[in-house]
Amino acid sequence: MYKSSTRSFPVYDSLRKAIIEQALKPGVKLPEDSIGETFSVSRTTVRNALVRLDAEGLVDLQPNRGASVADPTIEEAHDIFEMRQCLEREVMQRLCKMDSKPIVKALKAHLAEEQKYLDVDTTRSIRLAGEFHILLAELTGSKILANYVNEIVSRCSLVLARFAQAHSAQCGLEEHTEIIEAIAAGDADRAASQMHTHLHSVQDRALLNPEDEEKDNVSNILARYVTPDS
Amino acid sequence: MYKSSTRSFPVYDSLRKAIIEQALKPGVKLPEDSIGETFSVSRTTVRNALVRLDAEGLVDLQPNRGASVADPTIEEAHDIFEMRQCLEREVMQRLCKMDSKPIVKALKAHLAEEQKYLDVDTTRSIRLAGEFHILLAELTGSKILANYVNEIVSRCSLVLARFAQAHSAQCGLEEHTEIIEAIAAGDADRAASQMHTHLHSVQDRALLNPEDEEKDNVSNILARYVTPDS
DNA sequence: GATACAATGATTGAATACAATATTTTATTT
DNA sequence: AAATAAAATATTGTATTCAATCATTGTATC
Repeated sequence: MYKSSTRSFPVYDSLRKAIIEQALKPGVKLPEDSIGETFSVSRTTVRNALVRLDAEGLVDLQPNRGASVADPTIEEAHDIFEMRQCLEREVMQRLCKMDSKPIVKALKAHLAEEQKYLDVDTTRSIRLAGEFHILLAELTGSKILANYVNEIVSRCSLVLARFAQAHSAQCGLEEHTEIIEAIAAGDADRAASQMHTHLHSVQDRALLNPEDEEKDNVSNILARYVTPDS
Repeated sequence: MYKSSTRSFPVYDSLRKAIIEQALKPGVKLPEDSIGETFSVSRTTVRNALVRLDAEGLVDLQPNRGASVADPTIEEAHDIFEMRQCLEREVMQRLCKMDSKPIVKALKAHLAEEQKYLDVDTTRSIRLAGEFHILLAELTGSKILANYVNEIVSRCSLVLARFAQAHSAQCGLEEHTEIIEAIAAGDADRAASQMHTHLHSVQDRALLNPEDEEKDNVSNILARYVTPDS
């Protein structure tokens, strides 16, 4: 996966996780100095991580202005979800052409994990839900496809962080179950349509409310505290 | 596209072009020092370019062992072509849902360019053939899809460099024409199947001959000069 | 003659240092 | 007080430096 230098990997990995888990929200500045201090590495090392994250679309790197967490527009958001539909449809079609037994076994094991932490550890639960989709892609045996799915799933997290109400858009566990069943039955059409519905429900909850909300910058936050003159 | 530092862009861009045009063949080492001298920049700058190319899959970066032009295995080669089929099918489907007029106009203009340099400037001709596919993706209006197609087309060039006989695998111009016609007719199924056939013909010419040839390293070359003891 | 070990040279890993560019603050003017 | 200009500060761009690792050659030992 990430083959580059030893020291920049932890930086890359932590930033990535923080962005996906929405601890670092879209638009937040990522100064090389402070990140370097946090990880006790030099800016050179931080920069490597940032260049890579920029290439993956999670970070936005602008000349002489440094890095910030990518802040997709509503158009890009739709684009990203559409791309995800395309890639995961491909995953479904490939999986249904394969021997379903080992695939279903692996998926059920993952589902058990998901169930275990549901309502117990929210952060972990959300992460596992995302990893279900990555597992699906990996089970196709295509590293390239798995990489693309991994990337697009991450970018979807970013989109949700930007546009969705808190907790409004999680994967439904029942839907994962249904997808597994369709694969077990070897029914490519049903699997693809289940997946489509599943992703669409996530997307809808996130993007249908057309309110392209303003960011929580200082003035917007303060605006809510202005006392109306009575 | 590439937003990062001014000085590393030319390095990135030149390396990329050299790899796509097969001037730099798969497996060739890319030492930071000598590349830096070539472009009169420091290793820091070169390294940035290499990290990015690694993220795009054109370069292979291994810890403490530096960079080399990516050298896909035959399995990865098939994977890459399969992925390309998936992405370009998506392009076809999207284009056929749109207003065909401006799309067909742009495509015909490009085709004229292709025709102009056919049998005149081979390098340019090959480049234009690749750019036809990238133009198709751009015309969908989705930057994300266009980026993915751009990337996968580049990686296909790499695959061809590795496995195809010289000049054996170029895009056929007539096939491009037929694709345009299908789009003009708004026939998504036909467009997708034309594209599938087109890509398959390129792939076949490249990958069907199962000889996974050895590389021209010193020992392989010398092996041919060993005088048999008589 | 083959293998293991040691020394050398070459190449990469990563921090520091300095230059260039943005951003913010302060000062000045209207 | 508002707008502009200038200075100061902070941040990024890139080269240089030193340390760490790898590859190769040479040497010794079995």
